[in-house]
Amino acid sequence: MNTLSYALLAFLAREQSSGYNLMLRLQPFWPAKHSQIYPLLSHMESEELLTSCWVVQCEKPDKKLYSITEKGIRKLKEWLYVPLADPITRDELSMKTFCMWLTDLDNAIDIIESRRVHLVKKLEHLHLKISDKVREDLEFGTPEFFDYMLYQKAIYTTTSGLDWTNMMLDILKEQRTKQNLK
Amino acid sequence: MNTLSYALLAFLAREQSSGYNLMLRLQPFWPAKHSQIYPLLSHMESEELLTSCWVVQCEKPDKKLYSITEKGIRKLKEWLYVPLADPITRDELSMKTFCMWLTDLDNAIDIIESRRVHLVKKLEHLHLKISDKVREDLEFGTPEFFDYMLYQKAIYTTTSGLDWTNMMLDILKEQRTKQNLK
DNA sequence: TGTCCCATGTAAACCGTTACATGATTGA
DNA sequence: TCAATCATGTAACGGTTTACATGGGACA
Repeated sequence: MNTLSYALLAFLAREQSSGYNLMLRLQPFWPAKHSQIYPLLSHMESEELLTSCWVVQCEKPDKKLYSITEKGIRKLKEWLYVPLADPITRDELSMKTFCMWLTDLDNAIDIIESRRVHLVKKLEHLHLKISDKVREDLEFGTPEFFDYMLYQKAIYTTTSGLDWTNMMLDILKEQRTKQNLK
Repeated sequence: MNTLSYALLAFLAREQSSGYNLMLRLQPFWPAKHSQIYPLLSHMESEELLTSCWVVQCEKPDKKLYSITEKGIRKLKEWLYVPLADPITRDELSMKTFCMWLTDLDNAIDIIESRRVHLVKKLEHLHLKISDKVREDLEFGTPEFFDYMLYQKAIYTTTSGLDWTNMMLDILKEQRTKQNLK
């Protein structure tokens, strides 16, 4: 059982869902392609952690709805007592910043600016999402409460990333002004 | 050419280095095991991006020192004009938070607390590292300047992670107090 | 007519970790 | 004596991405 399997259990513990929908909802937390998810789901079904049934839809293709079993819920609860693994982040921007001394100021600014744009969009999206959540007044211990806290987590990291790019851009642009004066 | 290859070029553009040393220095930015790095380095040598020579050391095993070639530097500079990829983070903590409503308060607190400990240690380490750097007064555009900015990047993200765990712990512990009063 | 979204699946290639294999030196 | 650090490499396995494959409905 890898983390992705537990991620699937985690979503299915809340409500039954199709592989396609799981793939979409998983992206912010544990990015995975459908080609990874579909075989995993059928494997988990063979392990009796899940059950499935086909649902016919009108104006949309048929879908296979997965539900979590008692055994699946037990597995998921056990996992919550397994020591937490460290997070893994791989960011090309760190490596590009590391060799930024090899390129020109304009390119350096373009690189950081492209990340800034990405983070601004992400933050806007998160603020939209969280404003939906606040209305349903949050009761501690409900799934929605933890959804809200996860949006906060994403907002914290995105904001700190944005702060860094803004600091970098200030320094780089100031430097460009100095250069142009010469 | 994958990102790891460029990461190796990025380090070797600053100074010649052994595979072992590259592996160690790479960890904070692009974690990789020696078993991934050694074959990559020899492949990159066959592509004439690197050259190598054996160095005999006293009281330590022999090492193979790699140096970047002109072609390697050209490749690295070209990479700095390729559009930046989005960062990828996979954090079990997000998934565990997502299904925290399934477990007890004490366990929830333990989970967040274990991440807090990890982040506090990381932050201490970063502050130590950065205090070394500040002394050599930083001149813009030098490799050391970008080193300093990368430490800042790490400090920003670690601090925001820590802020989130502290907020979570405040809420969870307050809730535990309420529960105990009943 | 072409593109996007829904929806499922497989196959191949690539990336990353764990395990196997060796061996000297330093310090607890 | 045992563990850690330095140092290099290969083999097997598992995780992830890209490409192949199909097909209907919505929308411009």
